[in-house]
Amino acid sequence: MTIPSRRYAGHTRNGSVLSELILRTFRVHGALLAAGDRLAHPLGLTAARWQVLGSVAGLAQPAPVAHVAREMGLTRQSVQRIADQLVADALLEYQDNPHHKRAPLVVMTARGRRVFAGMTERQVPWANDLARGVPGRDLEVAIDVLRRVEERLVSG
Amino acid sequence: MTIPSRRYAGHTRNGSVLSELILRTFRVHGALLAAGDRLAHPLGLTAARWQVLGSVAGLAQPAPVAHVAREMGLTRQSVQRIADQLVADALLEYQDNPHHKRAPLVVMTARGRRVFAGMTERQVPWANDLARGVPGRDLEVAIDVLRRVEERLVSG
DNA sequence: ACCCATATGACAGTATGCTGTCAATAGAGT
DNA sequence: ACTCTATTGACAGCATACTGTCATATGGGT
Repeated sequence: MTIPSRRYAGHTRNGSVLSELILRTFRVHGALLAAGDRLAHPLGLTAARWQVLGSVAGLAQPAPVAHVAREMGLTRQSVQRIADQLVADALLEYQDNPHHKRAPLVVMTARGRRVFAGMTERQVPWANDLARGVPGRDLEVAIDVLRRVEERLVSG
Repeated sequence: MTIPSRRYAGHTRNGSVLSELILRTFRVHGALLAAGDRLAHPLGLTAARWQVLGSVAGLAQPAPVAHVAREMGLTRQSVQRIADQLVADALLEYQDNPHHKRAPLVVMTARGRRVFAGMTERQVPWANDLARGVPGRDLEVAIDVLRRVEERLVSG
């Protein structure tokens, strides 16, 4: 299974390789989404709900939905929709925000913490297995490249 | 803008770093989609239509939609929908498949080739600029890591 | 010839993300 | 106090990809 090269006249060497990286990123994203859904399904979650739950779990302080969205690199609206569903499922709840009447703070419920802990139990061996044999240094390089690319995309 | 670490007890070092890579991949995917739409919009395309157009352009032989979908790592249905739109816009066309009555072959029209060439003209300097200053070796490593991850995800 | 697994397209429904727009809120500057 | 801007949530609409299901077509094995 190879990807068409996407190397056109005018591409620098780096520009050409970056174009390949882009196509690969799209494919991996799709595969990750599917894998995440498989992993989350037994606990009644989807990949998207799990991601939002995880972002809230990782908050140092309770924050409004828009803040969580920024952290995830998504729009307010997308995260709001998922957060509302998680609140309906009693995995998250909204708390009054003393600093802003219309922007309640999102926090985990006890049930949310339990479910998320269950997800983590499933994710840990899965991630360990997926990463086995890949040089840690290469993983670090890949993260760094993606971070740089994202930074340029968002700023420019 | 940092991402919560996602390093849990039980994660191997690699498993932990891989989890970071996953989150980063999601963010970059979103940023790439937005950038692709910006790039494609002046020529009346979306990122998705451009990708399908490019996949067809890269075919060694005319092929059915399902074949293009496999190549892209997407479902038949998703690509079928986009391909139908591109045919309606006269950028692609369906040819009778002598080997299968119900599975026509997708091919570029002259107009499709012109538009895709125009997209390439726009993409080349954009990609060169995005890749500038990133070590080519790091880009290669990132591609290789993602390819390995995708392979494991799809096969397992 | 027949049967069955596979491939393909068609159709319906769902999940996720986006943009655009509006009103309410908060905070900074005057 | 007043105004201006940024932030936030609410609501509507759209684009993209998914799953599930069906009918049709192909090709291999019997």
